[in-house]
Amino acid sequence: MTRSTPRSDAPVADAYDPSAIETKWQARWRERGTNAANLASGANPFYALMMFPYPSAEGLHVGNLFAFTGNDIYGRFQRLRGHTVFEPMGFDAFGIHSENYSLKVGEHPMRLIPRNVANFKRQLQRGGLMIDWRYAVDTTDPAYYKWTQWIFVQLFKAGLAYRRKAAVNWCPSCKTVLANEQVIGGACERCGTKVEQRFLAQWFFRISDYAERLLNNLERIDWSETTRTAQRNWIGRSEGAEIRFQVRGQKSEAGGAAPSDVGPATADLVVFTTRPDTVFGAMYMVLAPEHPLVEQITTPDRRETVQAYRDETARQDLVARKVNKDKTGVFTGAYAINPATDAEIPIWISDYVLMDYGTGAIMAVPGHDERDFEFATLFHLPIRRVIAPQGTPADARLHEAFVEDAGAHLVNSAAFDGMPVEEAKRAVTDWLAEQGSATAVVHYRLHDWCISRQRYWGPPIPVIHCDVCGPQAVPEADLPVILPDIADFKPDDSGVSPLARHEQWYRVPCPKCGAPARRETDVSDTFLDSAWYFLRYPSARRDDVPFDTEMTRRWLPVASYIGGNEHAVLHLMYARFITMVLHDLGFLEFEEPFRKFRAHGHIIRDGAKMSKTRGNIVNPDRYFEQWGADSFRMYLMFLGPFQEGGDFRDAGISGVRSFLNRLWLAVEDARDDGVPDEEVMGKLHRTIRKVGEDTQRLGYNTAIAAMMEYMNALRKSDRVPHRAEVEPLVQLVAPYAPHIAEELWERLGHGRSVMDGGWPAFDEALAREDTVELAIQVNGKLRGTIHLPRDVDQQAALDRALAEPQIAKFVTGTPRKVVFVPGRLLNLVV
RNA sequence: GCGAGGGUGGCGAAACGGCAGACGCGGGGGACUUAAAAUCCCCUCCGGGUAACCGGGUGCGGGUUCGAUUCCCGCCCCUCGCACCA
Repeated sequence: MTRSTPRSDAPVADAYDPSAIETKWQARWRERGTNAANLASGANPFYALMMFPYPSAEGLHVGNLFAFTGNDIYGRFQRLRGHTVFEPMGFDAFGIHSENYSLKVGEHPMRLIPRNVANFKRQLQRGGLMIDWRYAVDTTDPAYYKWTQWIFVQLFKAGLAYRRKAAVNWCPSCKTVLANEQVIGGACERCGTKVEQRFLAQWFFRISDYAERLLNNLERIDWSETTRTAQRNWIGRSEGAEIRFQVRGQKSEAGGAAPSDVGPATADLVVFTTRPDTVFGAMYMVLAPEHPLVEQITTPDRRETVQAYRDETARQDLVARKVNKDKTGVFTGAYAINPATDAEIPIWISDYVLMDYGTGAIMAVPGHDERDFEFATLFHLPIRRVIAPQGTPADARLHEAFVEDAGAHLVNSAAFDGMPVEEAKRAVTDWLAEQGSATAVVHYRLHDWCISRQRYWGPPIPVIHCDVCGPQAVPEADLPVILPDIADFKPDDSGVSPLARHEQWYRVPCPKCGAPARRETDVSDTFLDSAWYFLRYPSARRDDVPFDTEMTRRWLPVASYIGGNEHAVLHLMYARFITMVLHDLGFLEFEEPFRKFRAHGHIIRDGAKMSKTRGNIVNPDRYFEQWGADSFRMYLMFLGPFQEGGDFRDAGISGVRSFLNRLWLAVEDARDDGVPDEEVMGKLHRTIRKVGEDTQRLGYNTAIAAMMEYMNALRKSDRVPHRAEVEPLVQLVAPYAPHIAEELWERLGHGRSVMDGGWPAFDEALAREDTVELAIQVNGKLRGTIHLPRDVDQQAALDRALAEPQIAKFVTGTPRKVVFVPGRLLNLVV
């Protein structure tokens, strides 16, 4: 194409001016409701959901925009393919981030958040996202959290919410409870003070009751494999056995040897193990320091030492206890009886045994567990081999724990000697079970979900505590429990929420008996807000129900969910759990909320995730300004694979910009008369196919490359392009660069939005190439290429190849073997 | 330690087991211009050769195959999760 010398008789094309056309089209979309989906009756519904953002004061950064653009392209593509696409947006605005920021700048979150939200909305609109703003949600809006509280009430009524004491991280300097993420290396992330443990009564949801279903359903949902794996690991299913050990001199359930007077409860120690086959090697026992039986079994002479160790452990924060360090522990003075060997084995306590996994107690098998081996070596406890690989003598000394089980068998294990490990796991359990000392069980790593936050900026937990009736759910008619607008929302050293300082707020009558009672003053976890927002969007304009039955049936489960993999376990697990519960309670017809989930990659900067603390946040505003939203969107998608992300640099943005510029010129130049070029049309249809396939699998970078390639081909043909050669390209570009696509579509004479013009039809016949370029190899080495008719057979290809001197010179005599891949290559083995 | 994902030109990256490096950036040369910008054209993995061409090349070492960036085995390195889970 001879663009450098425009024909003098052609009208001078006005140049591509992104800022002018983007302003124009964003206004048009608003006026004409282009982005508004007909939720009630639109055909072929497609719910394109994106994880909603936390509206930070810094505004949207390019990492957010990268993710949102990826979702927008997918949503727009589905719309062009004939779906009614619903692409909503909302704000996850409650939580500790907002609260801490408010404390820092000294402005109340109720004033701060709306400003941040407005800024986000401005930026999202500037980015050209196809958001239907009529259905926006804000988790801090009482009209929203009314239903968050309603969900709590449903769980409470169903017995799935309960209260118990649990450890929290406490910063003695900030006088506040910290989330685990706020504890860095055992110290408070803000002031650096060493964090302590405190025990507070908190609300929990029984998510562990759903562990098996949450695990099994993973098999049948279309999610990124990495996300499913993360969930599987988080649920952490372990099959094993609980084994009961009697304590010498203590009353026992199994032995029945206890005195008849009113003694202490039985002091049998129950352990969980995944290796019941190693019970003959259990040489000692270890309890978590907090284990309730420690006090009862400790002998008088050891009491002081044991208490000192327990006190020291309690002073440590939850995070410090979990880092690898040298083993510590003390002997309780008590002995247990190994039910397999009848041997008396010492009982120790150590912080390497965790109270919140299994039963908080273990049988230590130093020969076959690395931690137990390390502990036994340190405290000079006996180590015995009970598992040996083929060919190893039973008395071979262990220099480290032998933990492999494949191909190994039992030794020093009485009647079980010689039995393979896998078989022995069951056989030993059965044998112990007959004596009443073991049960086969399954344990999960997944813990119940603690939803209490001793903070201000969240929805109050809708409970009223009555001394007579106990905790009562706030009646549904009284919801929402409004979060009061108080000035002193800073946490103090009372260990309870700032709301507990507001008597006029928390003093209420008991909803059951009318006696003076007290509101719960904790607020709920932000993750509860986000565990159901996708249910709310389609019904966001209804204030009488959390989600409308008809709308929900039409739009859910979500057709496509895109978000960051940092939410692979928490948010995505909680959302599945809440959906499952609402299904069980009869509110929803489905139990899995997201049909399809894809994790997007992350835009990093200088090798690190963008964050304010690192000071590497890139604000998209100046790129919108300088290059236009279309170029910037396309550039972000061109950086690398959407599901992998990449390092942000602005080098290279000029490449996509000049592509759009060329597209603009090609459309301006296009002629209506004459016929399109056959070869160009072939290339066009191959491009239509590739862009469609790539966009469908979120392969945006290669889809863009294909469009560029087509543009290059168009220019190479060195003619004024025909309208039929460029018009479909405008449609292919539309999901990626919607503003320029709208403008060009209009200039091509269309009255309606390009978003309603459909996806260009793909014609297989046109796409097919008549000749193919066949690679000719000799012994696997490329020696030349020849052009041949598409359907050439092996013999003809061989004859043609051997007729080429460049190829023939490498072939001496008759080839021993010929490999022919039609349309691709011919390999001669000589 | 466990799990997942990666390692390909100067850079971002492509490649149903079949021509490695598409597409883009950067770089070099040229056209247009009084000049610059913009735009356009050509070249650009490494080594050798004026050239046609030859040889080498996808983290390292093996294997399968007519043929391996791709599949298998064993290592090394990076990123991200989880991390004393019994």
